[in-house]
Amino acid sequence: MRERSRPSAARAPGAPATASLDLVCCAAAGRHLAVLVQSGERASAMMLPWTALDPAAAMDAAAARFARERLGRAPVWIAQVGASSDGRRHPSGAPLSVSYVAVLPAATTAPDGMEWVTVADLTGLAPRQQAMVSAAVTALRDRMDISPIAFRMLAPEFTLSELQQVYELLLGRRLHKASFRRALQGAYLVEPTDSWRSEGRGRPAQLFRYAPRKRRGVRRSVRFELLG
Amino acid sequence: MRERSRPSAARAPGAPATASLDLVCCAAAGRHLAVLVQSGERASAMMLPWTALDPAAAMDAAAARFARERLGRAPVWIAQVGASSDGRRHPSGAPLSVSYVAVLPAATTAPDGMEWVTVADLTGLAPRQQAMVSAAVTALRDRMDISPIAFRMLAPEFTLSELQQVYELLLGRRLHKASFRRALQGAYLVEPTDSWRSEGRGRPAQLFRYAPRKRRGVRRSVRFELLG
DNA sequence: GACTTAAGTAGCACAGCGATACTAATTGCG
DNA sequence: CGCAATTAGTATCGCTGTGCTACTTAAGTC
Repeated sequence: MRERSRPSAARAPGAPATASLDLVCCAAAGRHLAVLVQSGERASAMMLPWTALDPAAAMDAAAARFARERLGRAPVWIAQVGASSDGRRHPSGAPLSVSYVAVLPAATTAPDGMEWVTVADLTGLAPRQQAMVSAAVTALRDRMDISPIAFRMLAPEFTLSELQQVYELLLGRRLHKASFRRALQGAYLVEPTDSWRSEGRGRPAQLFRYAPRKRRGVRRSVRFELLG
Repeated sequence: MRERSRPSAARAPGAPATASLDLVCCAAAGRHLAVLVQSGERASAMMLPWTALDPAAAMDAAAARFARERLGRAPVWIAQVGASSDGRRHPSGAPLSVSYVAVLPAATTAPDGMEWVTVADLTGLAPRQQAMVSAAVTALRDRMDISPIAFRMLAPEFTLSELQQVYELLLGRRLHKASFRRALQGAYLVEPTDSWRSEGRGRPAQLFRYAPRKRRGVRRSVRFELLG
């Protein structure tokens, strides 16, 4: 719990914003998930990239545009996380914020003035932005089953070990190699390329690309396991 | 596509709201899902219950309070769906809306001035509210695996056939009786009561109540089935 | 009493998944 | 070169979960 006065309640660019649009940009960094942050008004203070929300514009498109602007490239996936208000402070001074989660491939370099920080190492964010990061990570985990988020976190050509590592990172749990590959093959989601990559020591790994071929009748079944 | 002038852009109670808080109240109605709507300013126009959003207050608490007010009782479950803006019209005239989905038990009677309408029969809503309903139903489907939403849609004591019917309604798919019960027993989520209910003809059904007893280590595994 | 309706159970076959154990291809080192 | 270490990828076994058919049980209806 850090005590600090709030001299900068109205720091919005131009007019004080009534609502902010915040971005949680995520990428895999080794075995951990990293988020893109920029320096705040104080050197030690970090913050998520944000802008004033124009309520007249289409929000999803505005978020995508803002992401492309700040990153210098379009994210490979983006989705709204939700709205937050309550008493928690936000750098903009805006009482209301809408946050989006964006995904970038693993090796993306941070734009000037920004850096990748592992979620575990993330401190010093304004309370509302800290909550956004938690919600964004949860949203990633919840949606990786229906959107190819894990595949997008890699380069277009990747090894199955890399893909498994991303899944382990998102699920927060180790997976079995054989089972993982069997399930993946059964889903007809990837196709092998002719390339192999030698990663230093060990046998070279074959490269695959994401190429879903099966749109079989998806039958959602009952899941009681996670209840209680 | 209905053409109508918009003479009532500032219809908010008190001051014109900058943002609205909308409620999608859901309940099971037979084999279909119903939503609570109220009459708009015109007799034929329906609308979801909404209020001006107070950005200073905690939003989740405000939504719960508003729901309790309008319904005369607290919903059994409530969660935020998301924020929407863009060009789509909203009865409040507010450029920005945050919507919540609330769940009520099946036999709940509609408060004065409101009525239950099956989602399929839902027409005449403002475009933004129509989108909210779709998003709310999707949110219910997405979260029923981790929150006991289906159980909350029933009275505290229910038969397994009723529970199965709610699952079928939410999943949009018929389930097998024996498999459903086996999975349910395996999850240790319900306990039998001593009561039986005779529903006209046929053998009486035993009543159960929701009483989760197992908090075993939840192991999320890989799911490729819904990708592509 | 025979027929209908709905609740609840039993058993079978198969698919999915975790684990152990194996083979294959490369680097590093003596 | 020869061998250990390391990583990729495969084979097989057994258990569990699930879809299915078929059955029993208990009520109402005629």
